[in-house]
Amino acid sequence: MTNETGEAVPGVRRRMPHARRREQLLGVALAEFGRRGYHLTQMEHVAAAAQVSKALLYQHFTSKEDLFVEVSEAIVAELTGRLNAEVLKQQDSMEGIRAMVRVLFDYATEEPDAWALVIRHLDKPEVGLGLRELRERLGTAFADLLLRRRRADPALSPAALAANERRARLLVPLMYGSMLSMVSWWLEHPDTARERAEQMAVEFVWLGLDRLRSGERLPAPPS
Amino acid sequence: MTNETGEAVPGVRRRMPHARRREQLLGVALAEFGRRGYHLTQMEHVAAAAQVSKALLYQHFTSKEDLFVEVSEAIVAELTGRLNAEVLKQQDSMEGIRAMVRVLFDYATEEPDAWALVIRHLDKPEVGLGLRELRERLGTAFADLLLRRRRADPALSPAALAANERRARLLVPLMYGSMLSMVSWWLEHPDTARERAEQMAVEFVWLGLDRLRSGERLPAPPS
DNA sequence: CCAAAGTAACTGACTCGTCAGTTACTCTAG
DNA sequence: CTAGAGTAACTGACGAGTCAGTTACTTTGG
Repeated sequence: MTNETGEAVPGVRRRMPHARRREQLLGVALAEFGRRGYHLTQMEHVAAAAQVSKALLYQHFTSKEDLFVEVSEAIVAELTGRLNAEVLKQQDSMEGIRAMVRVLFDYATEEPDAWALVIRHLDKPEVGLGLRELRERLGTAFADLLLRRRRADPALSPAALAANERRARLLVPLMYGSMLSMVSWWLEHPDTARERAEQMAVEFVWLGLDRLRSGERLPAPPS
Repeated sequence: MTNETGEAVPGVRRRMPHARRREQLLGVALAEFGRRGYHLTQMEHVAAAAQVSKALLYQHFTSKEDLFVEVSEAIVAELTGRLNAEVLKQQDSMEGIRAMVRVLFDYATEEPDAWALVIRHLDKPEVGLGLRELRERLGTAFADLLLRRRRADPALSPAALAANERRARLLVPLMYGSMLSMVSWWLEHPDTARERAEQMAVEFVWLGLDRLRSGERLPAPPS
């Protein structure tokens, strides 16, 4: 039953070396926490899902919270890693946004449990608080992306740049929130084509960026 | 200590008529659930905060979940009520969005505990599931707002209208997510002027609506 | 080559604190 | 003087964390 390793032999072979077991437990815990959320997940659930006793779990992790934190940190590391790798190598801002959206959709598709865990616990300081970090990092990654070129522009006066920074800071939660919301929405509506959702998100967010760039006032309300 | 009713007398006066006590308990429970979240809130916390015994709580509400559901439903009713009242009376779409944003900022400011409760439990089907309803209602309110005028436009072909409906459906999570995210962000950054945050949200969302209206493609990436 | 000694993986059955919900009673306002 | 507002003290179940032991694997002296 060990789906992590390749051994699909049904009624046999249990014992694993420490490291491999640990990996398996982390994977199983991720799935459980993602599905049920921190509070509704019991250590016995995790143990049962790994076909292992609860006591063994406690030989690998000192507490439930410890386990959760470890799982979260792995997710944060993975996601920020992907974002840094994919987004920062883009030259153009538009491409940067496209890459960001793509990474998020990819991750949500490939690791739905991890995504569920992140979404569920993002706004809850109660446990671990490692997830808030992710939000901050996403936010700064955004802001950097928005401001990179302008910061490097010597023609821009310091005052103008400062104004831009302020606007960017306000833009971040808007873009950030819309992207996360879109990904979650898309996951719950599998009938919607991914490209449509993705494209829509890119366009939507890009408008905001464009808005920052041009800095013009809005056209008067048409009615 | 009864902040709900006006009686601020410290060490005295207890007995209340049933209905008033119930209201007080609902208010206190709202605050507790909002602050700590469902799972970390104990019935004793609520009772203590109301300066009342736990048993009394159970004379008014049959279970913890019941209490939570009742609190949630009051919030949902209040918020959707405000939105319907304020948003639907606006003629212009831009004004509709402005009203929507204003209502959300108002509510979050006036009832921070209720807002925290909503935000915390919005993505958690585990308890009550009445909060998902709010998201749906907000979503449809949005879509209706976006499409009202176009639906009424006889010059629009059915096919074009259908295309619009599809686009609108995709736009909803983006706008919805950005607005909620912005409000929450602003609550955590009290140094930021509300008007700035609010205005930014309105502009951001309106661009998306405008995008729907015109339906044009994006300008080519500038770099 | 292979027993016996050694060790790391693993478990069943517990403890102990916590918390939703109850019971049997007291008090006070009308 | 009584109905119903209120409470202190209790219970039962659940769930995190522990421990004394068992089982599978590895090593080593003969």
